[in-house]
Amino acid sequence: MSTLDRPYHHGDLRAALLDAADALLDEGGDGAVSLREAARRAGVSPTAAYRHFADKTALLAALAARHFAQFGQALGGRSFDAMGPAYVRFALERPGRFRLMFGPLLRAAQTDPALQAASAAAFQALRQAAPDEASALRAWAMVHGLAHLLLDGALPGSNDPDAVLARVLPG
Amino acid sequence: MSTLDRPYHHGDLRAALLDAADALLDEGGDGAVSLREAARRAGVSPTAAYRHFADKTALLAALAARHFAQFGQALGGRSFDAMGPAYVRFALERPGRFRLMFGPLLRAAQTDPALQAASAAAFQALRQAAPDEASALRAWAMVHGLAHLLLDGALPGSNDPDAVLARVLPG
DNA sequence: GGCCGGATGTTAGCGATGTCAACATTGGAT
DNA sequence: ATCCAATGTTGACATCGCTAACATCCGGCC
Repeated sequence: MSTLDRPYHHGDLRAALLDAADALLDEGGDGAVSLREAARRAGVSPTAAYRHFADKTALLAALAARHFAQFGQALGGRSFDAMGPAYVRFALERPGRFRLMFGPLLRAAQTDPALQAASAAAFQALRQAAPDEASALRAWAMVHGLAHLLLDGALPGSNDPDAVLARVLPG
Repeated sequence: MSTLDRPYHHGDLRAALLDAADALLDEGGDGAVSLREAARRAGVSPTAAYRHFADKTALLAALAARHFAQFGQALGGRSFDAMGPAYVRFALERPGRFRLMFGPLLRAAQTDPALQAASAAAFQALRQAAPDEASALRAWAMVHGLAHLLLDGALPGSNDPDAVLARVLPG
């Protein structure tokens, strides 16, 4: 007694779920991503996601991996000096993604090989552009911290990203 | 028909709820804090918290404010150079608190004056010890970023905090 | 071609959570 | 002593993650 107006099988539910979760992430941040809502947007029953992801964490890990790849690419072509601003800009433009990628999830999903590989690759891009490893680490830490502080509105006074960047970055 | 073996009124539910939430935070991180569980631990009905906090966010904001005060004090007495390691150590020892204090909440609860004041005070401690404002910002960003990266296990290779700190901080 | 098993979705339901509305109890000001 | 506002309670609703049991479909085998 199927009254479905669509094929029983979706075609590429996995990708559709990731896309839906992605939209939720950008709209409302980490907390706004729910399996059920993603399923709803994919036009599928609430539990269909479990055929493609072990649990919610796995879905989020897959999402983060996807973004790490894209993130690494965005950094890739640039000079060392241009990476910092690009890093911060990404965080401010896509806070949800940034928080997902660098958040408790990374630790929680440490067994996910795709995620680990993707995040390592992103660091590689930075490392290769830096003169030495200590500089790479310092720069990464500073830019990462700046991104978080700006994102959280933790900086007193001017929260204008460009102004803060100019004041902080050398050159 | 009251069968309560305790006074109907708690005495200081607000503080008790904060303490309970605090314990939850330290035990299981942000996600593990629930109003209902906090109420349970305070020995009170699930909705009693709403007499003291508008919603969950308000409870968390109050908690964060409390921690900011203590955090500012912990940084207060130190020299500029000693602040960095202290900052990172705090983050690693109390990841839940750290993530709560510097997280989406700060933005979500920007109207909470207590929270804003407390977080501003913490930056003041750092600012006063630094030679100038730009140095303060740079140092803060770097240490903050380092704390996050270590917390998330995002650093490739050695994640030993002391080793990383030694390699990154000047001196 | 027809069967048949694994992959993919579905329905039903459990326990937990945040929140609201309506009601109960209490302590303190008058 | 009385009454009110502060404080707690009960009951309920919608949502969520997740499991179990069942339905449907596609592709490979005879």
